[in-house]
Amino acid sequence: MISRPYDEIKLLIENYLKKEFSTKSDLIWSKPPSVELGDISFPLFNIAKELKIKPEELSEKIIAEISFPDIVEKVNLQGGFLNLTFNRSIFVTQVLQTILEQTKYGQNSSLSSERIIVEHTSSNPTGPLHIGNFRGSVLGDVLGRLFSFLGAAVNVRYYVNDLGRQIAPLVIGYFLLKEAKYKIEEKGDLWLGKVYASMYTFLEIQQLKQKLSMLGWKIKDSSVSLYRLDDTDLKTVPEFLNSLPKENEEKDNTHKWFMKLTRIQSSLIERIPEVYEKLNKLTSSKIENLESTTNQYVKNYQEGKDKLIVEKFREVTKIALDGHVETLNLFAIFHDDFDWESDVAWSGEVQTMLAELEDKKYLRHDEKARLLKNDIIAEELGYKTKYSISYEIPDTIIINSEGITLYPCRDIVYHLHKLEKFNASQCYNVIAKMQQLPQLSVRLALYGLNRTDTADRIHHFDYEYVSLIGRKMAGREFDYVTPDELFVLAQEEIKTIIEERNYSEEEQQNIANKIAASSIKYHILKMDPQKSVAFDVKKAVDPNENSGSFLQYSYARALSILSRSSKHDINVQKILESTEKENLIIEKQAEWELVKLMEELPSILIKAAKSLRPDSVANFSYSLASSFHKFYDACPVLKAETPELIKSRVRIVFSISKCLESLFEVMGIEALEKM
RNA sequence: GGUCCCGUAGCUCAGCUGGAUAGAGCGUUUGCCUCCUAAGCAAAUGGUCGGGUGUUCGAAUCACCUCGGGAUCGCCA
Repeated sequence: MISRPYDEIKLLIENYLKKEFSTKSDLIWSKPPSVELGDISFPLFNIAKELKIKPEELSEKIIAEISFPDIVEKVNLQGGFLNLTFNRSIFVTQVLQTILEQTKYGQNSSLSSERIIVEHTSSNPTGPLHIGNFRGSVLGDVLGRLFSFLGAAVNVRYYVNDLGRQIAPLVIGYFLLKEAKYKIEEKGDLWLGKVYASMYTFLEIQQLKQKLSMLGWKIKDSSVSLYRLDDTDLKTVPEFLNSLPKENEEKDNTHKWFMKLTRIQSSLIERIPEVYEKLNKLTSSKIENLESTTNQYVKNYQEGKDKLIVEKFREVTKIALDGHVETLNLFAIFHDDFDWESDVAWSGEVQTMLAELEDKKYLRHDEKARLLKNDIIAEELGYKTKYSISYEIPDTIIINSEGITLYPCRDIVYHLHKLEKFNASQCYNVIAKMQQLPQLSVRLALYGLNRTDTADRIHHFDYEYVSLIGRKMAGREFDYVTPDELFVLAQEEIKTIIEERNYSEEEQQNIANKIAASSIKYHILKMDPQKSVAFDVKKAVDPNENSGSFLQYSYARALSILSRSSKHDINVQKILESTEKENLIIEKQAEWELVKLMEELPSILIKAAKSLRPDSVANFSYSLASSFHKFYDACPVLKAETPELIKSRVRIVFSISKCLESLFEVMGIEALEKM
């Protein structure tokens, strides 16, 4: 493999410094502020300081003693910066040759010794994916693709959270409607979202009413249904709460709760009237006590012995999961394996695990509830020292006061064996930042169970949540933006542009689909995962603003040039295969900048993987595409002035198409030949 | 109150293992299709990098303090 100029030069100087002065400081390279100064720059301050000489002096030595290869045309010193100017012709010839020789430019084996699990999405099966958890899908997908591109064996997993308490009301509601032969005419997960929002509201209204009756409100006299706040309730409840003495601690909170539920109820009645009303009637007539039925369902499913209940939960979860997979596939996001939380629970290992932690005194009792002593474990077993944590880590509840195990229990057991499932060396859990503490306690529990090695290989790749401009995102109120919905909106926008071009109906549809997917994916990917973002639907979907289509457009333009070459009597194959030793020509600034950027691609990918920044791939891609568009405008290819220029530019165009193909593969974006 | 994250142009964001004059897109103003796809290009406009102190030859970048915003901190996941 031909080495890359930037690295090559850096290595040359580095080796010299090490050999001659055995320096310890890292040599770093940067780009000079303007091309007149050079193409690559080495600030020598740190190393000069280490050697206790002036940067100028060091630089003079370097210039005098290193014999630079031909690719370096000019060396000069500018106030402590050693600036090198490349011989453009040699540089370009070398870089483009490297690109042509590799099947996939930028692909390498830097991670080939790794086996990596990436877990992502793992969304609750209570509704469709929304852009919040979809952000995790995109980040996880690209992270996996990146690792894989760099030679790692990658296994992408989805943890199915089918044991949560919140699913029970959904299951109950789903079967009420099914038995009533209610017709479903939409995507399954979206439909479940409606059922879930309704049923959970009923459950909460019941709980509110129970609370009120504990405070002295006469529940039976006022309410038609236990699961509805009717006109009488809306009048009598505030009156009742007002009549309570001011000292009553519950007064304010209950009032707030009441207001919140009133709002949710009316919002649901407005948004999904049919499902809501139908379900309300069915629940009122068939379920005497939703709360206790819910608890019973949850308990039965956790035990896994009641076959009917198991079938019911699985049926509902499967519908949600299928919906999620369908959505993800639209965006070329795929999982290799699905792990069910219920399977973990039924394995019986939770009890063994708890017993061991108990035995080691890592559990704290508070009545029936049990907490994991995070801080004690972290302190005693060196976690704090290892990761330099100086504050106190709060304990986490893993069994509630009813004696029911909470999800961290399953999560701990799951992670005991997760790495084994793929014989993995590393595992990245792409999970929202708000799960920080639970994720930490999983690792701490593993420490407590004497599995520090496993724990240290598990990483929480956290990302911030997504909010909506001008809207809230609330699953409970069936108010969220789904990727499905964005996809359709984007398609429509794109079609208005394609209509002006001469494509068949079928082609139009195909192009619109692919651009819609890439635009949305790109829009989400390019944001720093650590930033909580305000998501703007209009921008995400607008092809004139969105840079996903900008990337694809640059690829289409490149291919368009190549495909039209024969009309100009230019044989691309011949140019590419030509083994003549003559060097290529660079005439304009635009082409020079483009080639230099292409050179950087491999190191950008390695850096992105190392620093876990999939978003940096997106941002680099943008720079590259932008640079190509500038080239496209400034440098005619097929109509270039001389045969030599044509030859050089054809090679550049072919190379950029290869660069983009690599980047598209890493980002999971489809390359379109025309658009 | 403790912890974590964020605060860069009117808006949405890059840049952060310290490097030279702070970078895009959108917006507003103007040009460019007889020439490889105008989903593009060129130009103008726009910034006390939240504020302060420190470390340094050099700070948007590092440390400390401070002010804003978000998340989380015992029974939902």
